[in-house]
Amino acid sequence: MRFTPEREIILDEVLKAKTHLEADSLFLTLYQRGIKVSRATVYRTLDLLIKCGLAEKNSFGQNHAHYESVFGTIHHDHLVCLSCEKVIEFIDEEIEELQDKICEKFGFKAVKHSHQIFGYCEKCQKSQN
Amino acid sequence: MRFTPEREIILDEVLKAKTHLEADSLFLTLYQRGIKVSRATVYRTLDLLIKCGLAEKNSFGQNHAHYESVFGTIHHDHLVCLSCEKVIEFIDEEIEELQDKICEKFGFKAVKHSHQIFGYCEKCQKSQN
DNA sequence: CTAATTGCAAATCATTTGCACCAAT
DNA sequence: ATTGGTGCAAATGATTTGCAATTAG
Repeated sequence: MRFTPEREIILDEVLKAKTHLEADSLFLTLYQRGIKVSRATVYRTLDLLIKCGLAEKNSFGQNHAHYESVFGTIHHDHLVCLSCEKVIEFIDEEIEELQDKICEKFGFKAVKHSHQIFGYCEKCQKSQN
Repeated sequence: MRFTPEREIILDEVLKAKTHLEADSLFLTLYQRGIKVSRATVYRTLDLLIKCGLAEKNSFGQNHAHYESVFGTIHHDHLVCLSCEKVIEFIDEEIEELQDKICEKFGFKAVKHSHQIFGYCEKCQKSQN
């Protein structure tokens, strides 16, 4: 496994991203900064980061995926605003435990989960009045 | 809103489907039965059913969507087997309540949610030994 | 009648892949 | 040197769309 400049750039971006990032937007950002990394490499490297356990992929029901660094974060789930697309993270230990119980009940061995609540954030609710 | 034969056929299929269905597979099934409905109409009609609140769309992180009739079912979430792709439904009132609490906490107005646990079903765990 | 609906084929959009060229070990 | 990595452009796969032909109300 080689540590190429392209991989370093993409890893950096993922690590420093405060919010979820999309593969294509990442490519575009780099492109606009004059950094030459191809779309293919962006996709390939993001996949790699996931395989290495450094990032996670979410789909949020949209047609494109979101990537997020796993580094320095605890597992969390998401509230997704249908109006401004803002993503709020939440953690709930009780829900995690209930999930374990459910899996037990079905003899299911959980690997990961994906839990999103879609709706309207405080700000968008107000501005809709 | 017209009630065309195409719409009747697709609605029927969705209502009688015991499991989740995929748009393309539905098209293929109909095609093999000699029923002439175009792919476009399948997609258009499924969208319509969702807009009418008769069906729901799930994405499960795969590259294609799953559709499911809402009729005669209670809200439920899913366990998705990564090996055989089987989908097990589950309902947990406690989790639903905890979700409401979380939304309250963030001033978030929930519209719907999507909650999946990915892993290995009992059968696949055994066959992997 | 006539506006809504369909089928077709072409268009999109996100993502993946084949392959010749290039670079890290 | 060798093998893995990159860029490009073409391929893919799911879904959407433009438009002319069709049909339900």
